[in-house]
Amino acid sequence: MTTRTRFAPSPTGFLHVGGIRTALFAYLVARQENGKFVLRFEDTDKKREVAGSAEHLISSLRAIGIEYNEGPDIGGPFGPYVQSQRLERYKEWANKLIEQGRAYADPYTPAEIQSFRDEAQTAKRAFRYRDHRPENPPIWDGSQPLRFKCDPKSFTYHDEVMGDVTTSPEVVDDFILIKSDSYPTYNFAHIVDDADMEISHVIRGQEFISSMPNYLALYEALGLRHPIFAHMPHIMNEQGNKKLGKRDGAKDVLDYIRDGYLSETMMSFIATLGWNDGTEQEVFTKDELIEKFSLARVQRSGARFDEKRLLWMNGHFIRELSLDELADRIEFFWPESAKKASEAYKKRVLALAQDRIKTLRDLPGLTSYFFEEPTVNLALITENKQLKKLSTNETVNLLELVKNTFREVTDWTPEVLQDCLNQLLETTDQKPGTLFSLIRVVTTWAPFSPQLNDTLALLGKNTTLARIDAATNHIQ
RNA sequence: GGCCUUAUCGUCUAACGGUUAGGACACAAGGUUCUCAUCCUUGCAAUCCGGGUUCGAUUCCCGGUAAGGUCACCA
Repeated sequence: MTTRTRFAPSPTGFLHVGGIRTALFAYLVARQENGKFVLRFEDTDKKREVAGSAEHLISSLRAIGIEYNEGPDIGGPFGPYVQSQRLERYKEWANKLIEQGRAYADPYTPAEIQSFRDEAQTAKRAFRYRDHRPENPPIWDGSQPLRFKCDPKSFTYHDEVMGDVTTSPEVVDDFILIKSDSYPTYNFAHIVDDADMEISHVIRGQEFISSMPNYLALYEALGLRHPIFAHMPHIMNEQGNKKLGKRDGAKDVLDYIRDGYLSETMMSFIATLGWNDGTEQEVFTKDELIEKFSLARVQRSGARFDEKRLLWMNGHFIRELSLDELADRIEFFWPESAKKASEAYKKRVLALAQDRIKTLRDLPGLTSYFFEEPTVNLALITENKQLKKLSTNETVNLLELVKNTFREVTDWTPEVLQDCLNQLLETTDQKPGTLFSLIRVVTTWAPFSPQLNDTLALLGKNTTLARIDAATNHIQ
């Protein structure tokens, strides 16, 4: 049997890291076994649907590097891949159940059901519809919900993550198959679709595990062999006290991309949240994940989303990139003032920044003085623990000396400049902490910068001399 | 409240029943002729509690406790 996994979100908003992880694991299983990964939209709740979210979901998957083989926008042999376009199919299966006496119309009003529910709650029991199963339900005309007539029994199944599970008969209930608006519920539709689409592995969040007895009962009534199951633990919020959710500020995965996180980072980080390969390897490429991932090694406990670790990992992947590759990825993150700079110059700047940025978005803050005149900030001198020891005269004299020495340099390269700087240390009899700091500050007016000789070399002789001049005037 | 699940450094996690309980992030200290970052070294830091089983338990069993999920005409 070919491996076919799916990701089946409802288009009700954006995708957060919890959702994308489920998608990723399903994708990895499919890729690993040369199977197919399919995307399906479960849009059976029209009230909750959010305009534009289908497209948003698709771009989120793409942004992380999860490609699907079949889906709403690209079609495939089992389409359509949108549940609202498959209504006939659910009706067919529903009728089959009615014929078998395994489905019936729900005659109660919502208020009546609510009172049953309240009753159960006050009695501190779990609510169960079948305790109120009507004896002579009306003929289903589509205006009432259609319920599954369950046969309460114990089930045993294997879950790739949870292991062998046995459930008790009490938790099987008469759940709704088709709502009164004629749309199917998730509980019904996903089973029909998975069968129709020949899905081999159902990989989803742990919140569905308590519904498993109902699903198993339905598979049985429908005469279907059930797929392989794998229920993923939840990703918890930063406090670790709740499953990550949109309401408590879970971030859109696309926001991480916008904030300058690489797709490699997101994929590796999300995969290792609740999974590891048993070795001490900390980061994984996509190919490594496809090769090494296994559902059996997925943790059963929830994991917290640690942004600090994410940030570290992003820095790691940024450093792994070749300069050309990084240049491509960072194209839209340059400061405004870099627009008129040449590609070659930008690449040299980038080479100096590569070790220093943690997200692509850090770039402007670290490099702006390579493209525009920095704003003089004398506090960088008066609050520097070496520089504040110098008198104004000493500072000015030092700068004059530096300027005169630099003026003589004909070959303005990092190597020559390093020699020149070393020479200046001797002629001025200053410590590097004083001399280099001073030059660095007056040429960049930034709290930190790359190595001095590299910085000056890139700034160029004219700019360097001009900035020293301007600084001298300011200080005097 | 019923049912299900989980529990190792602050965080992510490793450890056929036998290890000085390992790695990584974070944090701290030091090194790399200035700063920042990278890189390197070092340090700090954990088996939820109580009972069993066993020569021996982080590991198996039971009971607590705590946390999460679920009990929708949402998925």
